Amino acid sequence: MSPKIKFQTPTGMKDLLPEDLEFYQRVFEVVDDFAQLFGFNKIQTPIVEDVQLFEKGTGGSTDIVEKQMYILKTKGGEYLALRPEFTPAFARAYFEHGMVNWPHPVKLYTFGPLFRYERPQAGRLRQFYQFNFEIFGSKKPISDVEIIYLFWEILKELGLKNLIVHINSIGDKQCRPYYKKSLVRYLRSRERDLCPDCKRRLKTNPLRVLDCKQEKCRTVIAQAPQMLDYLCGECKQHLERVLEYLDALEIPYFLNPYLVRGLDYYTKTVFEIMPDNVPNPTALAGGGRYDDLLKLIGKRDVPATGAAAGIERIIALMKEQNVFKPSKKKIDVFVAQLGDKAKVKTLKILKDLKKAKIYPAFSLSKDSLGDQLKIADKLGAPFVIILGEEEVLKGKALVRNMKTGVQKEVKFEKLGQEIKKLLKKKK
RNA sequence: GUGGCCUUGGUGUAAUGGCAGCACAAGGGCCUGUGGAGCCCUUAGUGGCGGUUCGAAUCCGCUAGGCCACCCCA
Repeated sequence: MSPKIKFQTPTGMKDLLPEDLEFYQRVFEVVDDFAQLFGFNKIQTPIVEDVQLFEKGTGGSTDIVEKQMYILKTKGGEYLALRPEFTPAFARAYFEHGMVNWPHPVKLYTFGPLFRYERPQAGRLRQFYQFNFEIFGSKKPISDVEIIYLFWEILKELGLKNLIVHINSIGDKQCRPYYKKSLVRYLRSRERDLCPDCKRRLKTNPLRVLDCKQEKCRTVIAQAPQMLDYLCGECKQHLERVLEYLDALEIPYFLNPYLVRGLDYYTKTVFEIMPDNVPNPTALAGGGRYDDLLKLIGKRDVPATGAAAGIERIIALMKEQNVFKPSKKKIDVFVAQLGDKAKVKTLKILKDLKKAKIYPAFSLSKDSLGDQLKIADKLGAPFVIILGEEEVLKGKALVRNMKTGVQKEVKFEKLGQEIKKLLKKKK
C-alpha cells in the first residue's frame, strides 16, 4: 500500500518559497510606495467573478475568454471564472460601490494572482501575479502618460535597465472602423499569402494579423495600410500629445505601428514596456486607454486608462540583470536555554525583546548548549543569551559576544536595552 | 492547441544494457552548561504505468511535469 503517486503543484503553478517571496515583497514594497506617491488607492477584488463579466469586458473574441479561463460551476449553479485579468473587475467595483460619485479621476491599484489556462513556459504561468493601476474618469492624454511614467519609474526603482516603451494608437470608434475596413480589403487581396491563423483572424479579429510573426505574413503586413494614417483628428492629436509628454519626461519609446494588444477594449493609446535589444522580448508591462469598456459593464460612459505588469517576468529580469540580492535574514540574538524552566522563560522574555525591537532566534527543542551555540553560529547571531536553571533563579541571563567570547550577566528586565546597546556599539 | 528537447536522494552530479555511487545539505553521536574544525553513524533517489531483455536509470510506447519555439500575453 505504498502510494506511488506524488503530489505536486498543478501544471503551470508554483509554490513561492521564502527566497522567492523576498523578491515578491521587494516588488510589492516599491509598488505600494509609488502608488502612494502618485495618489492611487488600493483595493482587492475577489479571485472569482461571474464569467460574463469577462465575456463582456475582456471580450468574447479574445484568446483569454475563448480558451484560457478557468470556469467553475457552483452548487448554486452559477458560473464563476478565476480572474484572468483585473480590469473588468475594477470596472465592476467602480459601479458597484458608487465610485461614480467620488471625486474624479478615481485612481485605484491592486496586486494579486491571476489565472489563465495556457501552455506554461518560463515567464508564462497558469497562476501568475500582476500589479495593476487604473485611472477612471479622465480622457486626457496626460493620464495615459501618468500611467506609463508610473510603471516606468517602478521598473527603474527596481533597478531594471535597458527598457523601452513600445507605443501605438489603435484609434477609437470614430476612425477604427474605417481603418479596419481598409485593412480587411487589403488583406483579402493578399489572403493566399497569409498563414492559416491569419486567415482565421481576418474574420475574427483582423487587427491582430498585424502582430503575426510568420514571415509570409510579415511581408504582407509591410505593405498594409497603417492605423496611424487613418486616425481621426481627435485620436491623432491625442497620440501627438502623449508622445510630446514622453519626450518631455525623457522616456525612451518606439512608435510601433504593429503593436495591437490582445484585448478588445482598448482605444487610442496602447503600450508595452519591454527589454530593449534582446532577441525575443516579452512585455513586462502593458496597458492603454479603454474608453469604451466601462459602459459595457455599467450604465455610464466613463473614460479610463490603465496598465498591468507581470511580477514573475519582472523578477526574472531582476535576477538576470542581477539588481537585487535578497538580504540574508540577519538575526540580532540567539536565545539558548537549558532545562524546562529556561525554556518557559525564553518564551516569556520574547515580549520584552519585541519591545526593544529585537528579534531573536531560538530552538526550544534542543537540550544541549553546544548544539544551540552551533545553530547560533550558523545563523550568524552576533550575540547569544544563555539561560540555564541557575540564571532563571538569579533573575539574570548571560549575554555572550560570539566574536570575542566575552560573557556578562544581565538582569532579565535589562536584556532588551543591553542587546540594543551592544548591537549599536558593534556598528 | 502544434512541434522539439529534457527528467537519477532536499540540492548538484556519476553510472549508456550488468552491484545505483559521490559531494553538499539534513538528522543523530563523539561533547552530561559553551560554537565555528574533525571523525563516526543515519535518513533519502532512477517522475508514473507498461513493453523488449537472462538482466533496464540506460532501448521502446504511453503518461505526468519542466523547458524551448509557435500561438498568445504580463
